[in-house]
Amino acid sequence: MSDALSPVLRQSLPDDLAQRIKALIEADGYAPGDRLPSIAVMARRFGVGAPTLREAIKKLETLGAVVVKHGSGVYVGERPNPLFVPNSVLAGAPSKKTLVDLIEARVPIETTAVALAARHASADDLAAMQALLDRAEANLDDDDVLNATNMAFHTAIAAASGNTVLHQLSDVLARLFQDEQRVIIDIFGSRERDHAEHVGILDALRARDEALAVERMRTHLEGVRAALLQWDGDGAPDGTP
Amino acid sequence: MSDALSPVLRQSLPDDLAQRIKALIEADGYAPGDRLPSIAVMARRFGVGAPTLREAIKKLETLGAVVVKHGSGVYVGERPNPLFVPNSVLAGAPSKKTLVDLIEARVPIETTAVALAARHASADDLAAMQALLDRAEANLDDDDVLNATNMAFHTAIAAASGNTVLHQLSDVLARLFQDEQRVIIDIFGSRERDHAEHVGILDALRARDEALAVERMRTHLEGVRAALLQWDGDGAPDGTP
DNA sequence: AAAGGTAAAGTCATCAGATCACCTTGTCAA
DNA sequence: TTGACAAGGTGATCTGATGACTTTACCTTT
Repeated sequence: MSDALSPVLRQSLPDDLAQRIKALIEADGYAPGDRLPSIAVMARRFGVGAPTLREAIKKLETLGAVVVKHGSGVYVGERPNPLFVPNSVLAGAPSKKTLVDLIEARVPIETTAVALAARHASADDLAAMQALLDRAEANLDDDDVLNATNMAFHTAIAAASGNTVLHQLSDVLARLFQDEQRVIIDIFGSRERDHAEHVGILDALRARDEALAVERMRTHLEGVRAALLQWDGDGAPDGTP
Repeated sequence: MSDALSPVLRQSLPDDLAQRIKALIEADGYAPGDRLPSIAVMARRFGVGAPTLREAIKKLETLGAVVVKHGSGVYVGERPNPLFVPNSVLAGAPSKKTLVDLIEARVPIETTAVALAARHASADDLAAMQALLDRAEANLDDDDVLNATNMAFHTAIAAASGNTVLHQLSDVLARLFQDEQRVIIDIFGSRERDHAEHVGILDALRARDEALAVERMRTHLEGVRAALLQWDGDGAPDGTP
C-alpha cells in the first residue's frame, strides 16, 4: 500500500546530524551557554565532512538550539528546545493586515495567560514584573529600552501562567510585533498610558483578581489594536497570504 | 552609547545570502512550487562558494521557504513566508505536561478562530470543511488518514477565520500535537465521538451561530484535554522548561 | 507507430584540503 | 599591577572533485 521499499527513508545527512547533535547535547548534559566540541572535532567524531556538519549546525542555529560565535566556538542556545521559532528571514515589514491579525491573536492568548498568572504567579514572578515596570518607568524617554522592557513584561506574565506553550507563544508573537510597536509608540505617544495600564495589570495580579486582570489586559491590547487601525500604515505588501 | 563602531555589524554570509535569495524569490515572482536556479548558478551569481550557499539554503529550508529535492532542484515552499515554524528537531516526545499545555493553549486560540469563522466563512470554506468531514467519516478505521484529516479540519476552521496569525498558530500547534493525538485516539477510541463533535461544529458554523460554535469547540477541546489528563502518559522528560 | 528500457545530462550531496578572519589567552615588558 | 603583543584554537569561506539521484531524450523492440 504505502511506499514500501523506499530507499531506507534516506533523510539528508545534515538533518540526521542535527538530530544527533541535539541528542548529544541532551545525553552529555550540556547546559545552555556551554561550549560544544569544535566543528572539526565533531566532524571527525561523526565521520562526516566539515561543510556537511556546518549545514547541520546551521539548521540548529536557525531553530535556536545553538549559537555560533566566530573564532570562539559553538554554544548551546538559551532555550535549546523551543516548540517553535519566529521566522528570522521575513521578507520586508509585515503588512498592516498582518499586524492587526497579530494583535488580535494576542488578545485571546494573553488574556488566557494573565488569567492563569493571577492564579499561579509566585512572589518571585510578581517581583520580576515589578522590576520590569520600574525599569520601564525610568526609561520612558528611551524607546529602545522601553520597548524591550514592555515586551519583557508581557512575556513575564505569560511565563507566570505556568503554561510553557502560552509562554512561548507570547514570546514569539511579541517579538514579531516588536519592530512595529516602535512605530506605533512613536506616532501615538502612548508611552505613559501604556505604562499606566501595565501597572494596573500588575496590581490586579497582586490582588489575585483574575477577572480584573483579564479585563485590563483586554482593554490594553484593544487599545493597541485601535491605535493600529487608526494608523495609516504603509506596511509592505502582504507576503504571507 | 550603544556599541557604535562595531565591525559594520557583520552578519554571517549565509544569513545574508538567505535574505538575498528570499528577496530574489519575491522580486522575480517565483511562486510556490517553482524551481529556483541551480545551486551552482546561484553561487556564481552571488559570487560565493557552493558550500556557503548551501548553508543559506539549509536555513531557508528549515524555515519552510524552500524545499530541496535531491537530483532535481531547489523549489519554493508551499508557504514561503510563515511567521513562525515548528521546531523540526525536537528531542524525543513531548512530556505529558507539555501536551496538556498545548491543548490548553489551543482552547483560546481555536475558540477565537471558530468565532471569527462563524462570521467570515465563505461558502467555499464550508464546503471544504464538509469535504474533510466526509473523508474522515470514510476513514474511521485508518488512523493515519483520520488523524491527518481531523487536523486539516481544525486548520480549515482557522483558515476561514480570515486571520492569518490564528491560522498559522492553529496549524503549528495542531502539528505539534499530531503525533500524540494518535496515541490518545488509540487509547480512548474516541474516533466516532470526535467526528460527531466535528460535525456539530460545522453545523453551528453553517447556522452562523457564533456562540454555539464557540461552545462546541470548547467542549470538544476540553474533552481531549480530559482524556489527556486521564492518560497515564509516559512522555519523555520535559526538554523545554 | 507505440511501448519500453536505456543512456546521458543536469542537479544535489558530500568530501578533502587549504587559506583567511576572529577570539581567547598566556606571556612578556614597562 | 598593568598593558601590549603574539600565538594557538576556532569558525568562515573557497576551490575542485567525486558520487548519487532525477529527469529527459533517444533508441531499441515489438
